[in-house]
Amino acid sequence: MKTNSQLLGLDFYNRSTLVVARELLGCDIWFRNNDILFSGRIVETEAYIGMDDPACHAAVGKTARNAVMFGPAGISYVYFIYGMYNCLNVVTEADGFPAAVLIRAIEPIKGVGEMQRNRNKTRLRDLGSGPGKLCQALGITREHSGLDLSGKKIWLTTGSAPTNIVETTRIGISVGKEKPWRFYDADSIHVSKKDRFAERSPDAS
DNA sequence: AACACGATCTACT
DNA sequence: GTAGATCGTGTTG
Repeated sequence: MKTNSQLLGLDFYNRSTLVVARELLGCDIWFRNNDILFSGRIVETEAYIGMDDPACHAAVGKTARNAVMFGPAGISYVYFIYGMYNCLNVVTEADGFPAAVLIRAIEPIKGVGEMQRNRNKTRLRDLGSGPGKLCQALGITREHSGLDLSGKKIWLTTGSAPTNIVETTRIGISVGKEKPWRFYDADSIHVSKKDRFAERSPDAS
């Protein structure tokens, strides 16, 4: 039983996005919605870094949609995609530098019954094994973008760091595919997509 | 005002 | 492995 988890604050998020993306693995995300308390262990992340990263939403410059990425770290950035899904990010780096970490997968911990209802799925591995899935499971939408991540609606805490972390390329994008900016817990069954080749050659890139 | 496409997921072959 | 769903967003006219 864990008794010493700590709230992640500005000092955690206000750093290199790659470091934050890696260190978020194993941390727990908490979300309170309509009196239901959800939590899950983060097992997969991706980094999106600055206007020079073609896959980053900030590559087109500052707009109404991506504005929170340009602000201070430790804020949620939720965007709507493919006409159906929401994806949750945490903003990183200094105020003025647009970057964020996409939370791509969680292992459900608390509020599992409600997640099953929201997803209309029963198997645990179908609840949080993808960025769209986990937002649907928890009920996260664009209305939850721009929130302080140390608030009482949504917050993150330290957890149990993975033993085996895989670093590989991001998925679901058409540009910036070469950057090894996806991280996941190799021992988790909740990762959206495993890269067996990267798991065999840890320092190949 | 109209268009093309996207940091996805599901169902089906 | 691939098509289809479905609509906000940025871009172009």
